Amino acid sequence: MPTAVPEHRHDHQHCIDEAVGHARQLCAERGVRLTAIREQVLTLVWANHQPVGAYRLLEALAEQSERRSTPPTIYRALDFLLEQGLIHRIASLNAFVGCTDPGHHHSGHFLICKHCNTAIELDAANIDHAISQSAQQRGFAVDSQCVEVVGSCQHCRELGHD
Amino acid sequence: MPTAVPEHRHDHQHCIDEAVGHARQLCAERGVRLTAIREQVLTLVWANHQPVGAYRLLEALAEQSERRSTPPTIYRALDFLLEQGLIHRIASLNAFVGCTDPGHHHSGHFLICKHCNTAIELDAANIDHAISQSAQQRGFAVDSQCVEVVGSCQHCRELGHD
DNA sequence: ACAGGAATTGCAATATTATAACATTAATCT
DNA sequence: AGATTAATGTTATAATATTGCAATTCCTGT
Repeated sequence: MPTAVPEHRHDHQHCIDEAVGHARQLCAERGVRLTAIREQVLTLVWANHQPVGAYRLLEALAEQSERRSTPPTIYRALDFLLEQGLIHRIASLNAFVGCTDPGHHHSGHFLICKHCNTAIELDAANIDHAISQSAQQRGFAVDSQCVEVVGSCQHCRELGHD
Repeated sequence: MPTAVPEHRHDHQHCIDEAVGHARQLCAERGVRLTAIREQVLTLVWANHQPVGAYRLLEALAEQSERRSTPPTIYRALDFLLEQGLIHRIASLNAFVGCTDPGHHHSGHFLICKHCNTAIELDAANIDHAISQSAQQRGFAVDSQCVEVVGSCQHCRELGHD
């Protein structure tokens, strides 16, 4: 499993390679197709640890491909990647970010820094548990959850952005 | 404090009246103006316990006022109500819902039924606590959080929608 | 009462995000 | 190879949200 909390300086190419490698493997296992476009979009989403919007991805794709795609192309690729659990959607930002732990199903829980926009994915069983507990008390059966926490990350706080 | 979990059959007019009364009082205390439009929008948001989109509010307002407003009118009213903590925004639905406990600051935590669309606001200290804990472990200072849980509410489950 | 200034609302245009519908191409399977 | 399904291209449009400026309303101090 990749590091959930990226060091602020790290070999990011490694993150990308690992994510793409993992995706290929999972898609192969599942008998679904990680097509060129889908892999390109996944790579672009993984360009950094900041959630990125569909139209920014569209531009980035255009720069690479010298062939202008249209929104459905991106959204379909994103839908596929979401279905396969390879990326997460950050609802409060209308943006997408790579999943650091695809392969086992989980709702995304994120800490999002308001300064550097980095999204840190949590694997927080205690949050899950707290939510299940509250839900259960009310007879509510949980399907999916979205937890998005905005604030200041450690690195930015150390730099005095707070 | 109003009931956080509305009974499926309840005197909803009471919810509305209470919300509006509470809003008036809070705005008076704070020296801010709950204008006619703002109060109207608040009332419309409180029309039921289901999150409602800005453009639906716009239509509803038009029906009442025989005078067609434009999007900025609604969005400004919503912004005001959000700032005053009188409503919450449900990011995953691009929709708004009345706050059942304005007056003390809190992030909204919601259970949203996929069948009847009812949003149940939680006052879940345990969720808050779990989030703070995870954040703290990573040196992350929390500003605001958004917790949106989708699933089936008790009432709908009892009706077999599950 | 009334002028000055601030807050609120009106209004037109436009930005941003996302989807629908249908044609075309590519991959897969007998 | 031909049939079938999956994926992509293309055009248009829907849904959500904001900008910028003008007009109006409200409040404040005199």
